[in-house]
Amino acid sequence: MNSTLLDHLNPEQLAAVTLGDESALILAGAGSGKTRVLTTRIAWLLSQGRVGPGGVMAVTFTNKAAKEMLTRLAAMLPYNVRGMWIGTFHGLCHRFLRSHWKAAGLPQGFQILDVSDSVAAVKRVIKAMNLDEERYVPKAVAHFIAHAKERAERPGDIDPRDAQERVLVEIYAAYEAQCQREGVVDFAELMLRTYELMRDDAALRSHYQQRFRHVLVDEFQDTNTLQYAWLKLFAAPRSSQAVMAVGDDDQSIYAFRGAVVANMHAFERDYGVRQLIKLEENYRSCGHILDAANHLIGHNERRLGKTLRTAAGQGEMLRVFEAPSDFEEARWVLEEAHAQHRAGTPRAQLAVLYRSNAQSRVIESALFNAGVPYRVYGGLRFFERAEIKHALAYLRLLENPNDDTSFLRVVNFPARAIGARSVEALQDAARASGRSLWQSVSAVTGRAGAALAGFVKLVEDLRAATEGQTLKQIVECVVEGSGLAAHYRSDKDGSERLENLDELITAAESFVTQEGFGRDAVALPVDELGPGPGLTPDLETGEIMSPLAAFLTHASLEAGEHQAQAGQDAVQLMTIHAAKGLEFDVVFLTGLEEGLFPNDRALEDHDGLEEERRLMYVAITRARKQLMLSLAQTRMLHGQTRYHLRSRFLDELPEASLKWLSPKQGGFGSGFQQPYASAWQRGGGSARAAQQPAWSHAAPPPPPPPPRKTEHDSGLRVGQAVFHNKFGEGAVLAIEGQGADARAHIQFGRHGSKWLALAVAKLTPI
DNA sequence: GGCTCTTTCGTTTTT
DNA sequence: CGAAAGAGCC
Repeated sequence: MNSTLLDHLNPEQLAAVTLGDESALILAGAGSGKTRVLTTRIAWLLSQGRVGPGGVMAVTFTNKAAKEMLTRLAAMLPYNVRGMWIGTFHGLCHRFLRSHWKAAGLPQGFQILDVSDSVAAVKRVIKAMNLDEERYVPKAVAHFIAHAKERAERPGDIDPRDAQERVLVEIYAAYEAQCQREGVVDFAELMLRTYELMRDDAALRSHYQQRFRHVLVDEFQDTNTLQYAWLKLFAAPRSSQAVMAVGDDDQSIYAFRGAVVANMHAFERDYGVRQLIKLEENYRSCGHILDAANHLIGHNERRLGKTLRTAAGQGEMLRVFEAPSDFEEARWVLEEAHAQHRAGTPRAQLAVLYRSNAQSRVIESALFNAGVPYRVYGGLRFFERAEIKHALAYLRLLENPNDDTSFLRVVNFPARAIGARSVEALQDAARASGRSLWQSVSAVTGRAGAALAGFVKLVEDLRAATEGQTLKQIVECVVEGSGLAAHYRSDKDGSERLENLDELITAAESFVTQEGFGRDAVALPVDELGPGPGLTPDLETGEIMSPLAAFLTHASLEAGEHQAQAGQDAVQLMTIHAAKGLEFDVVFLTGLEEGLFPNDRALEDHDGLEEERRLMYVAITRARKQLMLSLAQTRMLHGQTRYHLRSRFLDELPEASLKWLSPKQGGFGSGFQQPYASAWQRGGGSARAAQQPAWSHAAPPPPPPPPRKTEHDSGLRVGQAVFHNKFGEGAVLAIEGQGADARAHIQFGRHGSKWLALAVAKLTPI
């Protein structure tokens, strides 16, 4: 087995896979076979008898990564891999808390709040505290709470800096109390509860530390403070446990969400890592693309250091196109995409990437008008759709009627004459008695009370009717019995929602068979070490979840596909963030403009520029064969035409790997001085560029934006590119005043925008 | 209770 | 500009 297992690994991969029982940090470059190393290592450890399947824990960030690991392992191993501790941080915490719910102080049937549930819960708290929602914006407060939890801070641990923060902490405390009362936990709470229980319960901690001999962490650069602290409890540093952390500091693009790249350095130190193994052999991209990636990321200072290399040839150079407008940028993408498709690249191997979702619009319309199939990632996911959340709320009430979030969501949906005042009366009663809404229904009298009692009866009837039924039958019964189906059937445009509800029933049906939840999905029996001191023998067999509870968990922890319009061969449109971990033959990287990318707002953060550069690095390394870079001199943004300079990142790429399809110019403004057609005719010698392709139904390009003349005669125009001795290249955003008072608003690259007095400032038109 | 008008706001978002 | 959320009206 070993001979085949270890075949075709390069020396570094082999070193990582066959490392002994010691902790290691693997610096895994993009496309370096990271997942293969992780899975092969697990298989190797097991096949060598170094550890049993119960002694391995492997943690990922995404369900997708966890699933892939399980799938690959299932093909390599004779074990039931589902019983192994392989999953996302949150998934494993959930599993842990289902086993130790009592010790964790949770009700057995606790439910998980997703982000929108959590914001809604915070909102209720703010209302109950009679606070101003303008001043304490629910979303921002929820964010504050989540961040505190990710630093392992409870309300009592926070020392408020000012009056505002003191109130935030009060809201946090009230929110905690409310969640506890309702038996719900948010995402951060899953992690924090697990962390606290492991921290405070020595017997439990020692049990798990004895159990897990090998712990593997994927995408380690994305771990936050709490996750790292959590890891240290499950795998004690400098102990007989071995942790393999795999990550790439250059691909850390979630610092804005709390990821701490410094955890990689901390890990080396804390775990006494003896050597850093670097996986630098890239199996994805051709030479020019890697040269560009290496060159660009070399501009970052805080790095562990790594240079990607390939055995493949240099391949195609990167093509750069500077379009006069976002509209024409889109048209160029369309034409190039079509050319690539005709040359044999499947559309699904063509990806159009952008920094922000708003940028997809122009590109979508170009593709749409030309009849090119495309698929946009992002937006609502399946389990986040309103109708699905409604159905899930009914299902959750069956499991846990004290879940006030679910109660409020559907108490009057479909409408059953329970208005805001009835709900308020109920909430008052619940607050007064410290009980859930469900428990307080009898406290409301009169017509409102009767209507509420009717709702309670409906849910109880549903529970009785679904008793002993299969998951599919339960979901079906709830969708019908709740009145949701009828509601959407009578709605003139409810057909799509009905389809989604049907889809939910289908998902429920296949869930039981595919996910295999039920008796055989229980964690492996207590490992060969036996139970820890003072622990019951069935410590880790956990509670057997009902299929419904398992399904609800699945819905909360895995929001489902972004968009399911699968099947058709379509061009892929997504943000760079969404593209992380993916690869395509041809990548279009659009909107390479100062302000957009690097994004102005991101630059305000600490390390903002370096994170933007890492994002650029991630984007570049998505491409296998060809990378297309583009920017627009003018762009419609927030209802206004904006003028941008080309991104500094373009200047950080090696000239030798770039092929400019439009003349490389001093600044974006100079495009206006060129005859319009020239950019097209210089399209890299491409015969196709100048003519309207027969297949394209796109409207002919509009004339270039007429430079707006201002009243004075400074010679400057809006949109003009200028040079300033101190600030460098800039673009004129606006001009005001006359004569000696004339001022110009100039957008400079790294210096931001400035108002300059024209009488004083030395500006040279470019 | 549900529709329409108005206001507001605009970076990325694994769980 | 365009989406989304809230206020106000029927």
